[in-house]
Amino acid sequence: MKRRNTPAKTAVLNILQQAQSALSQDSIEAEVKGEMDRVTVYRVLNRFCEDGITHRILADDGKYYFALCLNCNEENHDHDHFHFRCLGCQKVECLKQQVQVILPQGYRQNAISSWVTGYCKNC
Amino acid sequence: MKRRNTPAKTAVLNILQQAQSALSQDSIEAEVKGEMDRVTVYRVLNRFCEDGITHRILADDGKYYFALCLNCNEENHDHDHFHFRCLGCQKVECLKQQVQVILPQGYRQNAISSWVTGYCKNC
DNA sequence: CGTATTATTGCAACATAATTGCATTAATAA
DNA sequence: TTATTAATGCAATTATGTTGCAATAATACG
Repeated sequence: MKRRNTPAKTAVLNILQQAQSALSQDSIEAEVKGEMDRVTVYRVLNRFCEDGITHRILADDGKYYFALCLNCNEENHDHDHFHFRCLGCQKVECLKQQVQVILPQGYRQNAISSWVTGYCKNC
Repeated sequence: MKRRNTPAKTAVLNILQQAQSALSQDSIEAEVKGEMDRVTVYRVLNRFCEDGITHRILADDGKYYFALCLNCNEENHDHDHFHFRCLGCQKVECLKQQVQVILPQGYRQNAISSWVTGYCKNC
């Protein structure tokens, strides 16, 4: 299943590149209003994830946010840092700080999802 | 708006007390099948939250989980610990470890939501 | 360039989690 | 015992995301 370059794909990729932060489907949809269907945005984003171009993270508001992969290698997406979601400007960003958790005996760790909500320095 | 004691309220409270872990609406609903409506479960749980009887935490599976408040005081719910969700038995539990995060300059912290998924010692 | 292949799209429908409106029921106070 | 109104059941709605399918269009190839 070879990928094809389409206006929809290009438009969404541009938005992600200019954002420099994680975006939800609905905020992307707002920017491409009229250009493409709601479902297409979801499908383009999910394909980016399959291709290792983006992360997909479920935020503490119950929505998925998508961000370009920067420090990820092909198979290992780097998620073990804190995420910050601003209640003012709605921006989501990755914090430098790694999450460090020690599980009880016999527990095995699969994934980590750590969110801090509040107000960023501009809000 | 004074609260009333109803069979629904009592049943849900009993389930939460026996569980000693956080439960999702659907798992509670499964236990009271036929006794009450789906919506009633939601409403009973939300009222518990309003009254400071339970926490409501959005897990990294996108669903809300409810747990009795233990170390919370009236106004300050204690949420700043890690939560563990077992992919085997679906149980959600609060870990002892507190989440410690240092935000960048000028950022204000409002809430924390930290999840670890994996397998517990029984799974 | 013209044509064939099939990835991509749009639209409608569906899935799931949770909430809301409203008439009815029932817990509490008098 | 009755009045008040919180709580309930049911249907409908909202919100987020996915799936089926026919139509469209990006790419490869002669």
